[in-house]
Amino acid sequence: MPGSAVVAAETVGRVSLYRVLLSGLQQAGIKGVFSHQLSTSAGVSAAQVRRDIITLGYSGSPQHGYDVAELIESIDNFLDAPDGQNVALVGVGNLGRAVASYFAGRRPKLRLVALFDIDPEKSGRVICGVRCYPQEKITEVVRSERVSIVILGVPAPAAQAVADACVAGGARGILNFAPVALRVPPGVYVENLDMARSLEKVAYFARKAGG
Amino acid sequence: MPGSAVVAAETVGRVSLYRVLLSGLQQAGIKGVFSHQLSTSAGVSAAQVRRDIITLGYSGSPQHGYDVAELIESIDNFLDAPDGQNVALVGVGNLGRAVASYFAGRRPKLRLVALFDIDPEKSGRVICGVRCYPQEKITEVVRSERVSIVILGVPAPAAQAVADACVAGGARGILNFAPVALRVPPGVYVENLDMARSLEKVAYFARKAGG
DNA sequence: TAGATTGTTAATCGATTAACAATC
DNA sequence: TAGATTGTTAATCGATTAACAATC
Repeated sequence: MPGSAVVAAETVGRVSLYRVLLSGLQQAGIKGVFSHQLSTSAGVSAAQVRRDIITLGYSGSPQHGYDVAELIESIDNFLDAPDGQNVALVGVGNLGRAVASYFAGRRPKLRLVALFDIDPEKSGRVICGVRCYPQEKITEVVRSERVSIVILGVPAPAAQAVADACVAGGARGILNFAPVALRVPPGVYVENLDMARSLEKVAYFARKAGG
Repeated sequence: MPGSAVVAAETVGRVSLYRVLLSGLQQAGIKGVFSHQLSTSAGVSAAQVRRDIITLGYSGSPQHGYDVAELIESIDNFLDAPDGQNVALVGVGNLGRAVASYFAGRRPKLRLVALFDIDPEKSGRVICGVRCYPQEKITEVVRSERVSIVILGVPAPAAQAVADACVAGGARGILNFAPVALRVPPGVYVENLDMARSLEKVAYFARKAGG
């Protein structure tokens, strides 16, 4: 049964990238693709592309490679929940809003259903078509709106308390922009996305390479 | 000689996080710290914290652990260029602006000196105190402004051409938000930061964990 | 068929962790 | 000193890659 085995987080990330690349090929009218073509665009080895595709439960043929449309469908089945998933964003700052607008409409299976902010001027309003609640209501609204995914755009000192409130409401996944390791119970997945950290890595190696 | 050995990208990222955590401790008036304390906040093992600190060239003592102020200074010496580094942002959309405002003032050693956008309404103007140029001028301005780091906030189809122009101007590091593997010459460092990919990883595991 | 590609295994590689002697 | 921590080594772990037989 596909989906029942444990899949590495890295694999899921690569599959997500393959879908983006395949959509581009499809829009260009390309019907078939070989592993080494995806390999080049994704920046991984061809063997890994083939292994990832096997994980999806899809098979290619030695003569024609992989059918683009069918492979996209396999990835959809793998990545997307049939009924979609509800997403909330906590911390409606510049970053939070950019993230929200970045996703708006791109992935219809992920629905942004609630915003939260500590600023009373923001909570109570409707921003980008989504209602913004005060942060005290996180647990209540996460539960009532059946939010399974939370995007955490709050400052580091507030992150743990907000995460706790989200988990208490039933959230199972957190995309954490704050530079702290969140403590969460087993079964809750946390993905850290620290932009300052990434930029400092680039700065470091730009300097070392520049000699 | 510290800094001459090859250091893994993961190590640099962790060190960046340690600095953030240590700054928080320092502001709270805490003078000393043990490896297991940083270990908890950073979400890595204590042995790894100790090994990373050795990489910095700093030493603690078995009795007092590490001196917070001295450790921060060691990290500054490790991560920061003495004269700072110049940064450019290509693609002044919602995301780009959020990233720019996110960094403004936080890291004085990283100076945002130029923006680029394909939209003629943006180029020519001054946005957030930084001049915005048309994209045709990338190579020229990157060279004249001595930009070593580029934040790439353009759509995927444009990313490779923009990266090429930046590298031609002398850029040595790229923070790439576009979901494509950039081809760059040896000595140029690329860090990929794909938010859609991260969110889909969260969505996948939130679903699997939720049962 | 011939040949390039897929599916699959074994080998490699590197990072992380566990364990422990050295230290103050 | 006693004891907890640091510095350092060996072991573990897992992901990635290389290689090759199977396939159409």
